[in-house]
Parts: sequence; C-alpha cells; structure tokens
Amino acid sequence: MDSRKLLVDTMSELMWERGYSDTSPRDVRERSGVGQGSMYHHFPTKRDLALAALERNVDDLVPAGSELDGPGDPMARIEAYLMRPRDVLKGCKVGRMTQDPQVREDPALLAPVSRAFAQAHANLVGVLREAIAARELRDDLNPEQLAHTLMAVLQGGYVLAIAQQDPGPFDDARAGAIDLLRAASPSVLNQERN
Amino acid sequence: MDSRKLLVDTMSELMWERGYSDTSPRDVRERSGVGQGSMYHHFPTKRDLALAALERNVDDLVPAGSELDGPGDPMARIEAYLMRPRDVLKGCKVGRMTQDPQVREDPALLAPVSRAFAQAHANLVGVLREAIAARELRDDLNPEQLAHTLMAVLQGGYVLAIAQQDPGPFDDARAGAIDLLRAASPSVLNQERN
DNA sequence: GTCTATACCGTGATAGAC
DNA sequence: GTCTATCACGGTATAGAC
Repeated sequence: MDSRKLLVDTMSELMWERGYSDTSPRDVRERSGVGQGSMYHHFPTKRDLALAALERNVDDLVPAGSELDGPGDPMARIEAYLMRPRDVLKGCKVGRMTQDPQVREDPALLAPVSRAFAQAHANLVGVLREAIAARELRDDLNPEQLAHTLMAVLQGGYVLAIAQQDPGPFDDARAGAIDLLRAASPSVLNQERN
Repeated sequence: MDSRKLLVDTMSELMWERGYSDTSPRDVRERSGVGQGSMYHHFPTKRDLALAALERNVDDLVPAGSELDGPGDPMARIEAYLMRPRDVLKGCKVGRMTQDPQVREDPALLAPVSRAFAQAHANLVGVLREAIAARELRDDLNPEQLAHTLMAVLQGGYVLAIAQQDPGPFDDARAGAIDLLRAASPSVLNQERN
C-alpha cells in the first residue's frame, strides 16, 4: 500500500538482521516488493532510507524502557528492565550499528544511536537515584556510572551470546548484575548506624 | 620480506578497524604492499586470510588476560584486569566479529571468537572462585554468572563508548562494576557470624 | 509514483607469463 | 612466489517513458 512505509519497515528489519553495510538496495526491494523506481523516488540514496529506518529503530527502544517508569519499588523496576525478554541472538538493533564502519564514520547515522543511549542512560540514572533515596542501594554508589554499567551488561551480553550462539551468557550476565545490585543494598550494620 | 606474515598482520589490523565484510582484498594489498599474485598464492580466498588473521587476533587476547594469573589478591587482579588501558574507541577485535553478518553465519569464522571468550570466561571464573575462597566476595555469588557479567561490562562498554565517540561510558561502566564488586564483599556482620 | 533499461565501479577472484 | 591482465557479478545508482 504505502510504499514509503513499507520501505522503511523493511529497511528497519534488515538493519537489525544484517546491519547497514551488508544490506543492499536490492535486498530491500526484494523483501518489500517495492519497485526500483518507487524506491529511488522516495529515497534518493540508500543512506537516506537508512536514516529513516534508524530513527524508527531507536524509537522502538524508548517505550521498551517503560518498565523503568512503571509503579513499584525502584529496584524492582530496574530488575524488570534487565529481565525483560529479548531476542538475544539477534542482538540489539541500536547497539549493532556501532560496529558498522560505514555507520561509525558517518556522524548523521551515528547521531540517533547516540541519542537513544543517552536517553536510556538518563532514565536509568533517574531510577537508580530513586533506589538510593529509598535505601535500596548504598548511597556511596554513583548513579551515572552504575547506569552505564547496567547498559553495558546488556549490550555486552548480546556480544557474548552471539559468540556462543547461545543465550546463556546473556542470561548469566544480567543475573550476575542483579545479584551484585542486591548485594549492594545498604548493610544492616549501616542501617543501624543511621 | 615474508609476504605471508605481512598479509596476516595487515588483515588483522583491518579486521580490527573495519571488520570482515567491509575489508576488501584490495584494501589488504594496498596497505601491505603485497601484490595480487602473491596474495592469492598464499591465501586462495579472502576467507582463508581472514581465518588466519582471526586466529592471530584471538591469540592476542589470551596474554591480555595475564593480570588474572599474576600475584596479589584475587580481587586486586580482577580490578587490574578491568582497569587495564584499552583502545576504547577502536573496540574489541574479537567482540566486533559477532556483529558482522558474514562472520555470524560462518561457523568456521565464529569458532575462534567463541573459543577466545570461553577461555576468558574460564580464567575469570577461576579468579572469582579464589576471591570467594579468600573471603573477598560473598560466597552466595555465582562465579560463572559473575564472570559473564564482567565480560559483558567490557564488551558493552565499547558499544556505549563508540556510540558517543567518547571513552567516558566505557570508563563509567567498569568503574561502576568495580564499585559493585567491592560492595559485594562479605559484610562485617556476616564475617562475625562465621 | 512507478516501470524498465542502462551504466559505472568495486569486489573477489582466475589465467598464464616470468 | 610474484607479476600483470582479465573477468563475472553485485552494489548503487541514473535516465526517461508511462
């Protein structure tokens, strides 16, 4: 129906599955069924199509962090965010882009990726601060650093899982992170001091 | 001098910088100065050269874990391993391969990557066990999971840093991980119980 | 907006002489 | 082992009709 939307949808999928460099205009045409003429009418270059697809893929990631804004204890929300089911062996549609040389070298393509991670970081920092305020986490922990740690656990978990072609390492990584977070609750001793 | 070695060296560099798909035989020839004939004499296909280069790149990573076998407290060795200086914005020459579709789909190319991470995991598990035995870490933590967590922090740290074109998120991620590890030492209360 | 035809270039080789 | 020449193919468009 709407060729333009079809093209963006298809490019989004392909960029998730194969990245940018390794996805050709021909791949997009064949999967979408949109003809050559239409394609270049809507998007003068492959890069233009990729930009549209990328904006879409990063937008998918923002509501994906909705566990963080929900109700419940801050720590419970953080754990829910980490434990949300994910398509582990496909990897992260946003993080993947950082390993594509043609994306890395193109500030315009990298920009949406950068924004998405910055947004995720800000959300996580907020909940971590709440957790500290609620005495669920020690107050000597740095929320900015810790947010990057947790994001890295997820992004790196994908890498390890794909290397083994097994989601196990991803699940291990996040379970270990949660154990550490729980171990970092203010100790009974400290609570008695206050 | 030795064309074969020159080719492997050059391919190793290029695969670190640009991955496999995006590195062409021409790139290798031009950077190495080795001629077309020599190249295809030593390596019948690009994939053969990549296999040799990959074996070499993963071998670079094993001695890189030598901090783990050194002297000193187990926890100090883990921290030294995490804090070792790294070329953050270039990323990990092994982890990078997992995002290349042509590597992902080729079991022979993925195998060295898988082995390298499995080895790193085994080494980390060993030191984490020592840390628990030395009462530097709580004994209710799972060393297998935790090892994957720490590896993921590094691998994911690269992703975040490249996205921002700034090593900051990588440094945050590992600093946060170390803070969590320290917070997971057996509490005074627990120590008194034993 | 969509179609078909055409074009140019880089990739990933192969061929055969030296 | 190394050199130069050649090649088939896919990637990434452009041209112009409908």
